[in-house]
Amino acid sequence: VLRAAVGLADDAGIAALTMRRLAQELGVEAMSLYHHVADKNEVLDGMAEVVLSDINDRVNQIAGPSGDWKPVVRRRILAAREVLLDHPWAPALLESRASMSAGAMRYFDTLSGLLRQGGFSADLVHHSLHALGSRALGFTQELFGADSNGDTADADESGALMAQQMADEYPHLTEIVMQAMHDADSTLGWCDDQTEFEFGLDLILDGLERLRDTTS
Amino acid sequence: VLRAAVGLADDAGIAALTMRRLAQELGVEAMSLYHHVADKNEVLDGMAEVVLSDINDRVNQIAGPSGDWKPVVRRRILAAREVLLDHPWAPALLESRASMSAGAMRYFDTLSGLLRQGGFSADLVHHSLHALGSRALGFTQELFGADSNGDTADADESGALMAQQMADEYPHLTEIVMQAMHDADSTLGWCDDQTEFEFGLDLILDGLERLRDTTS
DNA sequence: ACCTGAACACCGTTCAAGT
DNA sequence: ACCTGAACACCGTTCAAGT
Repeated sequence: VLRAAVGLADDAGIAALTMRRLAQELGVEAMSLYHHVADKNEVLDGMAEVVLSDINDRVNQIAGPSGDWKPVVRRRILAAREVLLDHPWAPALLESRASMSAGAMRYFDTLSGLLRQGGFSADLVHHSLHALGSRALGFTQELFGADSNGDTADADESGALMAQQMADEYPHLTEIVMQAMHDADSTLGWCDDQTEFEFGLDLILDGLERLRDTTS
Repeated sequence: VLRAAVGLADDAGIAALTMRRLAQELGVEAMSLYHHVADKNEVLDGMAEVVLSDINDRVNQIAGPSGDWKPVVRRRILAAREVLLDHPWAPALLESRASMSAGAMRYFDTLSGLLRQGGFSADLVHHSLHALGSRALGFTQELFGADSNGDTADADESGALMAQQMADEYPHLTEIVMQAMHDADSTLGWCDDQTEFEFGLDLILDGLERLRDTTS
């Protein structure tokens, strides 16, 4: 069902993805799609999940712990990029989906695990995810922007349960969140975008300066 | 005329920017906008230019040559970001406009000049623009993607004239293009996106590794 | 339970007609 | 030269009606 939408967007562009056209592509002759999905938004959400699941599948084929974090992380990100190159509409779509989906959580969680294993502090992993930004998933990430799933009322009721589930499913992301909450001065600037932007900017500027000096 | 479109997009979001609504906002009671602009696309192009011109104005207020390139470049980029934060729709719009506009050329040309002045080789400046990517103008740049202005036939006829104009208006960008064309092995990978992506990725990974080692 | 067609409120855009 | 209203071909979505 969703695969057809992905294929149509690949072939004709995301602008040509219309409910009528999608129905036509599926043989079914009209807008009876609304018996399978609630919204066009739900279709777009599903497409994002399809791409993320492709990325996760592709990326998990990368060779296991070779002892050195950098080549593994590097190859994973390049593999993710390869998948995204097949779906030019995907980065913009992923960015537009309000907050992080399960697929994105899984992606960033394993990536965080590799960095932790490579000797990064939880705080540095946090900064790293921001700094990688568009290079990690092809779009400028606003990590942990809003609450990720469920409305706030729901989150309040089953808060404890969800926290446990989250800790089980995404151990490394949970660690980062915990770390940031425990950290006193980090609470104010909790995922402060300005801070993260400057962190990434300085990382690049410092790196460029070093390249200039070693090359000349 | 275009300022109204920018204001409307700021207030109600880019999705609410419709020709009918824009006309209503302008007092004029109907779609007589088509006597002032050809397309909605032309409106969007104009809005991009307005934002870019704001950015250039804002950024050129940054203190002149203080001898050190890094704080100047840093402050310029942060200033550009401030303007973009006022227009959340702008990054996506700038990215969607096919290729580089005059405003973007001017922005990148002065930025290139500052880096050259800071001792960067033309080639390293080129890489730097790619590496800065979304941090330079809020979106993932595909620099020099297609021919920037005019169709190909036009470019062939007045090629020499345009080259001279370009050299006058954007001296630093011209230098980078010349450098890349003279460079033998650079011709094959001329703005090869894969190469540039890996350059930026390695820059970040190396920087993170260094941070990990200095902090622990 | 699933599909359908007509209909509604919206788009961008065109075009003949007004001043 | 500028504005206007009706109209066209398209959206996403609803809803009463079919099997």
